[in-house]
Amino acid sequence: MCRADRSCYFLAVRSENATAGQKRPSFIEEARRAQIIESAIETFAELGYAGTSLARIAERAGISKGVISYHFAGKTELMEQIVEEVYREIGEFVLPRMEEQPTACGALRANIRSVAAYMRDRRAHLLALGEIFHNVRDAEGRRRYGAAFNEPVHRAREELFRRGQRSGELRRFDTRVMAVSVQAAIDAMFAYWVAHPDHDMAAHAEELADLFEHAMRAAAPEGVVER
Amino acid sequence: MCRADRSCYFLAVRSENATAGQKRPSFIEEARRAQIIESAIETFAELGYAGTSLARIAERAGISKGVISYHFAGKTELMEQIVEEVYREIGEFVLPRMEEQPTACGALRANIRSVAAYMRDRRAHLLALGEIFHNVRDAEGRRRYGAAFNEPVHRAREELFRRGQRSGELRRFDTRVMAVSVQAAIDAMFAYWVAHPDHDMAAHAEELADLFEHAMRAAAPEGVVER
Amino acid sequence: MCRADRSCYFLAVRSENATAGQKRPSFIEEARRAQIIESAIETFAELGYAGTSLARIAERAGISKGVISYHFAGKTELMEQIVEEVYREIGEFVLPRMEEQPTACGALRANIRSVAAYMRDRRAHLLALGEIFHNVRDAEGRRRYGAAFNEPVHRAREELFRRGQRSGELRRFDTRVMAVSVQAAIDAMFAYWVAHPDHDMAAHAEELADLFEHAMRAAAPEGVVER
Amino acid sequence: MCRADRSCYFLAVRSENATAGQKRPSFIEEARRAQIIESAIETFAELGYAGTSLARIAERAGISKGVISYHFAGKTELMEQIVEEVYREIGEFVLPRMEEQPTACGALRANIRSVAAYMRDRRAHLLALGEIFHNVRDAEGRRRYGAAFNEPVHRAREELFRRGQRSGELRRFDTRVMAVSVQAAIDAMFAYWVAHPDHDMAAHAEELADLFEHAMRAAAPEGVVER
DNA sequence: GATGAATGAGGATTCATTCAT
DNA sequence: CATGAATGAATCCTCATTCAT
Repeated sequence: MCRADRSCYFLAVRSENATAGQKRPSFIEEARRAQIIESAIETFAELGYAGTSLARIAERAGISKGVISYHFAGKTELMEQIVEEVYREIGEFVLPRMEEQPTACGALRANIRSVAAYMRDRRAHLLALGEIFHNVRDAEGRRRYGAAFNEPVHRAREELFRRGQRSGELRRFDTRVMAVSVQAAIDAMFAYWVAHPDHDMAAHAEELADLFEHAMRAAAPEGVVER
Repeated sequence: MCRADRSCYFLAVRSENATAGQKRPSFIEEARRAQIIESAIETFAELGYAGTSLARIAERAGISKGVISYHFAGKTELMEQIVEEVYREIGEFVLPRMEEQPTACGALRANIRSVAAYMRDRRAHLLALGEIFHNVRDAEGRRRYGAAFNEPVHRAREELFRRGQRSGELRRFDTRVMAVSVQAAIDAMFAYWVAHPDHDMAAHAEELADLFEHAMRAAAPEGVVER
Repeated sequence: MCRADRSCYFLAVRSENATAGQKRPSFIEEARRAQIIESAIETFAELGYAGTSLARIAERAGISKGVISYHFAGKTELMEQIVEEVYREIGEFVLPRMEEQPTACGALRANIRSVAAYMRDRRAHLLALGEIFHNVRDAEGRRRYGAAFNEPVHRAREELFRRGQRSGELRRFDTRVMAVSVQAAIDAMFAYWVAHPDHDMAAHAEELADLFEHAMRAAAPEGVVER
Repeated sequence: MCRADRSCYFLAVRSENATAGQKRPSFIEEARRAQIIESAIETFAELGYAGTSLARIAERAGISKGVISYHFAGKTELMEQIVEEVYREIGEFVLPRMEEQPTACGALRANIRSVAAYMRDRRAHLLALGEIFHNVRDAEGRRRYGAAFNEPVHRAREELFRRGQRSGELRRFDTRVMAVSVQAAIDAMFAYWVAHPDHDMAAHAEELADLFEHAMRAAAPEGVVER
């Protein structure tokens, strides 16, 4: 449960907010921030949210604790930067692979495949994202990365599904439920692989694409062709 | 991601171990423990794992902080009790509803429906379970409620699917992938409802049952009838 | 150092204070107190002062924590009772054996021997006494069982030594220093045995008696016969 | 009793281990640690082991409670540092004064004298050491500074005694018992002085040296046969 | 830019003691 | 008589953050 922590795997229109008008960060500043972000990601992935302190991140990075506070306004900003970074990466990896597919089923399969491929190399990034999404809250206890955060992903998938329904490729179904379920199944694939490192994720991805093709495809008028 | 936190929604053979041989707890003891567990569940649900301290739980329960330490060996035992309690409840609610269904699709639909029904009344319970599953780790940083914990649920679902496949009701597919995905979709339904309280969960549940029926059903030899 | 914790091994004129005028304790009351004292002694001996809580004592005694508070005004009174109990025992064991010796050296040897014998059977008692003597303090941090507490023992030994000096058996020396040193050497014998359970304490006792005989004996005018 | 807490007054070859390879502590770091150690020593000496909390030490040092945790890994490390510090000091003070003595009796007298002299200026140091030795235990309740810790001192004294015996200066006796008793008598001298601040410790030291000279010296060359 | 140092709030836990039953 | 239950203070420790150097 607690499915608020799924990440926007293929749409990454990040805010770009407030970056304009600020001092252009120097090269060394940029490198330090990247180094800290990377160490933080690894720490979140390995030790979990509650086990990740600034001290532990600094230790892994081999720097003084104070440096983090120097480069980031606080733990909160650091986590925001992690989210932004990982989102950007995923979008850059997944979107192009989807866009070259003409059919909805093809696009979804490309989506699942490319996310799976991305996962294999960026285990820590996704784990860290999960920790942050799941746990960060504001002062009143409300989730910082809640439903609104996932909305763009769902919207994009719904649009894809609706196109497929209009073209007759897909049967009638509730696109929102389907979008939510697709995302959940992708997340679960990743989680399962994390728990079972020998699990064949590529095969899982294909199986998942099959699953949703069966679930979404309009019944063939006669002579059903699978896949 | 981090989908290790789905709960065993329909199989709840809890251990019963070590309870024999110990002093039978008194009535008042039992009541206090229940009260504390309830307060803890609410606190986890509302404030999240990181925001939940023994002090906060005690405050919500209107008792002194030390009382919790008196009745529970520590925060760890308290959380274990929460898991046990919620699991038991879910099993008691879901299992009987599944067993009266003859077909695999029927059983799955009953499963999804009854979990959804349970959810409506026990929002906090499931939220708390999610917080605990997601965050509790041992000293070395390993998840306390990891993959092994979900194994029984997956096993039971796989068995259900295999029976359906043998009887010809279901097509051939990877039962493990299907089991993992079903659980993920159920969790996601719940998470979505938490984020959107006005969401029609009963409808979502039916739609989900449809989704997996399409995904699993063997192609009808001729004249397909859906639902 | 911290030699304030030696126990009065052969003089035990306990206060008997305030017992008159109080309710005669019932038999069961007396038994409970004895049981608690015994458990407390064992706990102090095994876990040390800081490791001994009322809870731990109760646990060892197999009774509820509150019982201790019921029978003793508090932890302080319990410890006082332990001191009184152990003191009484030691005195009863050692004093008679000393009194039958005519010479100072003989009496000292009897003293050392009998204390050593007592020790062998009452390891825990002496350990507990040490823990309490060493650690108990009043609210201002002053030792509860300080120098004044040992004074009677020193006095008695000084008297013994002075008699020996007057009779010509012993050489001139500072009786206070000798008394203090004798007590220290006895305590050390015990401590060494505790640390090395295979240590031959009887032999150690004889050696100690020899040591002090050499240290105290007047030089024989001619033809010395030892022992 | 519990004489496991005597300190190694004249042999202090501390481990020096693990100091290499670590970051050289800065000047200010060193100063703070020294200040904290000093405050801790005073607190242990004044309030005893059970009465000494990190809060109390910080209060005495006039610093925030957290500073201690910043400079020391925990209470345990702080106490270990105290032991190391005091040991080092004593060794530096006592050893040179012993080495310039040719005879065993002379060395022992120098030993006793110099320890007494050291004591006069470092009352708190020795008291603190006693508190720590006596009370620190590991998780299973075993003494942390037990018999093994005193072994080097005993060994060194035994060696001294054996040399004296070979040269004919000293009579035959059990060197282990003598070594243990000497240490005990020295500790007791100190303890007595702590309880009676007006006590003439220099005189006590001379008397003690006399005591052990009589106890150890071989009988005069003609006529005397010992034992 | 970077760091070590310091802070103080908040964490879980233990404990002696009190009290109603 | 005995107990289980409750309390609140005190313990050690961790943490995010600030600041002078």
